[in-house]
This record gives sequence, structure tokens and C-alpha cells, in this order.
Amino acid sequence: MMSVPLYEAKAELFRLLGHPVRIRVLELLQDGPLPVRDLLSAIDVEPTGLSQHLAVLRRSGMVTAHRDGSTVVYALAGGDVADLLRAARKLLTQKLSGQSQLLSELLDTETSVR
Amino acid sequence: MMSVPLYEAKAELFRLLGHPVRIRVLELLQDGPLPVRDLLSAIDVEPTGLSQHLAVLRRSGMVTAHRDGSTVVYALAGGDVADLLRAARKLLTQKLSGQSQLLSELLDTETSVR
DNA sequence: CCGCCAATTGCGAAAGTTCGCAATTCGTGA
DNA sequence: TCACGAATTGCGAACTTTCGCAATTGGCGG
Repeated sequence: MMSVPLYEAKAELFRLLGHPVRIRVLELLQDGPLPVRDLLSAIDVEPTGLSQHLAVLRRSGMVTAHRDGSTVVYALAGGDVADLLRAARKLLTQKLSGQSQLLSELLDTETSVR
Repeated sequence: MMSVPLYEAKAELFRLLGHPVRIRVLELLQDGPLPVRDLLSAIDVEPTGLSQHLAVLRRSGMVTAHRDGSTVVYALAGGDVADLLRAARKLLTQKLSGQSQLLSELLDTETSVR
């Protein structure tokens, strides 16, 4: 049954999330399912590139796809991807505000530095 | 001031987390600061490899390092990395339990399939 | 049935990542 | 000062990922 250590799976998950187009897709799908066409017009990417990124997300079970007429509609597979994105946003905004704070301290001539 | 879109930053963050050794390091540091030596004995990696991964985490501001005598001690930089790891664990355990459920359904000869 | 549009897949070139070896830095004790 | 151990850095080879082009699939209207 050759099981994979949990930290390998976690790394894999993060690696799969580590592309701007895939992040964009997941963010857009947070507000509900969308056809490929709409994703395509919202994201700056070629159709073929989008398909490939969607395939990655599908294979890893983060999104589901179904045909509706001649279009294909994608949706988030589980509710918890959103948690992950939220945690990432939180960390980033905190980090960025920390940086700008540091920056303004560095630029602030009033700040006494010994 | 050439700012980076937030989704780029997010993708970058996930990409940086997408390596088993780096995940392992962050998990170990959740219980408090550790010297490189201890990380080295806990993780299956060469010293030089560990250094490189630590450098990645340092550059991206996820951990901090300081010398204490002849050893270097690493610590988590902000409390929110833990949130991210927790969200990942949650998603994975859910996903895995879903898989094993599906698997047993597939293997279960009693299950009627039309 | 045919042509068209939406989406996907196969494939090869380019770009990026990881790994270990050799060399370097830094601090400590002889 | 010298040798040593801890940790890091530079560098090149092996591997993985990404990208766009060309070809393919599947559904729909004429």
C-alpha cells in the first residue's frame, strides 16, 4: 500500500498551488462555478495554457469539471481550499505591512537610530 | 515602486512552501526555535542541502536565524505560517479520507453499481 | 454529414529547481 | 596563531515545469 509521508503530501499540495494562473483560477472559483470561457477572459493566459493548469487542478482533486452543452464548467471541489487561500492572504498582508512599516522607519529621518 | 499583484505573491509563497524539506523545517520549528544541528538530525538531508533550503526560507522571511556561539538557531518569523500548515493538513486529511472512502466503495462487492 | 467553436492533449524547446562536491566563513579551544 | 567543527556559498549536472504550436475531441447548427 506504499503510503506517502504526510509532509510529502503537504509539499506536493503547496507545489501545485504555486503558480499564478492556478491561484487566479481558484480565487475566481471561490465565488461559484465558472465556464472555461469566463476564466479565459479574466486571466491573462492562452487557452492551451489554461487547459493545462486546469488539468493539474483536476488531477489533484482541487476542482471538478463537467460539460454543460458545448462549454465546460469548473468548480471548487472542497470548501477547504478557500481556508488555505485565506491563510495565505493573511500571512502576506501581514508580511507586506511589516515590510512597509520597516521601510517607513528606514526612510523616516525623525526615527533615532543609535 | 513596481508592485507585484497579490496573486503573484501568493503563488510565490506556495511555491516556496512546495518542498518536503522546507515543510519539515517549518513543522519542526512550530514547537520552538532549533539549531541547525537538530534540524539536520531530524530530517533526511545533507548539511549543504539543508542550508540551501534554510536560505530560501530566510530570504522569503518565513524564518529568522541568529548565531548562538558556534551554532545557528532558526525560528519561525511570524505566527501565521502555522495557520497555513494547519489549513493544509485539514485539506489533506479530508481529501485522504474521501479517497479511502471512495476506494472502499470501489472494492466493496456489495455496492450496487448500475 | 460538414464546418465551426470550445476545450483539451501531445510534444519539444526554454526556463527554473534541486542536489552534491569543493571551497569558504566564522567562532572556539589547543 | 593554528586546526577543527558548524554552517554556508558557488557552481555545474540532472531533473522538473512551463509554454506555445499543431493536432485532436466533442458538441451544435446548417
